[in-house]
Amino acid sequence: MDDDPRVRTWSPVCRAVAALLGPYAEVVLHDPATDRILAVWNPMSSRGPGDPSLLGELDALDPSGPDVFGPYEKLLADGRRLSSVSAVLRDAGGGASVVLCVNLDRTPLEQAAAVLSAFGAPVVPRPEPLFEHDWTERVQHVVGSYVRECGRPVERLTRADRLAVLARLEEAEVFAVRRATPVVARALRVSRSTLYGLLAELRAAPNAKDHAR
Amino acid sequence: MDDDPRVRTWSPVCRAVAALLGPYAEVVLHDPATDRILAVWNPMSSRGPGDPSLLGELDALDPSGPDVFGPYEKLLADGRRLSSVSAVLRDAGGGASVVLCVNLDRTPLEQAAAVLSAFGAPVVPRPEPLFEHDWTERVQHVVGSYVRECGRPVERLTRADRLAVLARLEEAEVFAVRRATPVVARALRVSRSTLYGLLAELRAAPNAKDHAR
DNA sequence: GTCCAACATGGACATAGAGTCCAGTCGTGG
DNA sequence: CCACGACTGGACTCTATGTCCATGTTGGAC
Repeated sequence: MDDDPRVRTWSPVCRAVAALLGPYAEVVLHDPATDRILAVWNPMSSRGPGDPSLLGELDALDPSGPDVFGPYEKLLADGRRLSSVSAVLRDAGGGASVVLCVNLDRTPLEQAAAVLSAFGAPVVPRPEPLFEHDWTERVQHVVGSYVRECGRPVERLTRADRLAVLARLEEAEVFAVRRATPVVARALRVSRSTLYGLLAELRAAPNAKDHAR
Repeated sequence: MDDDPRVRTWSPVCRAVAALLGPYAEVVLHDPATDRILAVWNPMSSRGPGDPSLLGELDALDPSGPDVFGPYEKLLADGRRLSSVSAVLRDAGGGASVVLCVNLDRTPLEQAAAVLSAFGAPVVPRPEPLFEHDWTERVQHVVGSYVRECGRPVERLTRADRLAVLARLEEAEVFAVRRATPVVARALRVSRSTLYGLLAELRAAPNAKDHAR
């Protein structure tokens, strides 16, 4: 696919952005027609040319719509947080040609920020980060962002997907809240029984990440 | 006061620290005997030699006590946040000679940290300020600070006092957490029954009494 | 298409935690 | 000494939490 004329057209921009943003930014060119990846610079996820794009939600073909999206947040499987920006690049006729995505890994920045703001700071300060009260929205948000990550609606999540979501929710200690289980079950579109089954599996093998069948 | 022999003794250290920590650190030498300032390097507040020290709380004269305090947080009048460390410097005989305070202005660090972590970040982020998991310490903290406010130990709190504390805990939605009630009861040194009694009274007339928050 | 295994589901069940109630106790003030 | 209000332990009820199982459902192999 490297000989795609659109790649030749846009690759200088992509190389420039990838070079400017250093080793922590991934640049991806998508083909909105086939919904597949055309090319990747600085790959961070293991995706490559030809893989599905999974960005069905941005309606790139509407010439009257906005052409820059984001920045919005993505979560990688290993927990890294990304800031993503997407741009619809058009050909001379105004039709959508390709979609450019820049994914910036924010973890190094955040680590640096943590170092800075921890410098010389009191060891036990933490004065008033009040209690979490809208945990129910939080649940929706965790589920929602996972859905956006893998591009499938809640109903079509696989068992492994649900396990991953549950891992995040448990990490966030959502289940320490009273009456949390029914809410989570409803958010995952799963019965209470299934929820407990998944939770049991999760707690039995907390670090068994891959469930090969 | 510049000719005080103690200033001559310690001033190299102070100059070194002031030079190392750049323009944002103030170094102050106090005389614990007169409770006045001996000398200041990089003054940030408008205090100078001879002004009162205002650090009565650290018991510098106890040779068996600790000799380094902090870092703890101070607030300047203009809102800048400082991290302060104090050290009791002793003479050859082990008696307290001077008290050294280093005040580091954290605002530039925090601004830098904010810049870093805002770089390329989503505009409406609120990503993962995870759930509160040490809510049990939080309970202790609420109770503790109330006790300090009114100067009575936990056991001698009046009924109204306990109602006030409970109001704060309910405000913080502590009771939305599983198994919170026994913890609160223990922290308030009250039986489970009494706790529920107080809670009932509180919920029946939430605004009946005004307690400073 | 059938068969099979893995999974999801609802409901029955068991248990723990959340609240309520009350009779007895304690300390204080009259 | 008594009356009173508040605290207590414990019995009790009810709801939420988890577990278990018999029964559907799905999706892939053949």
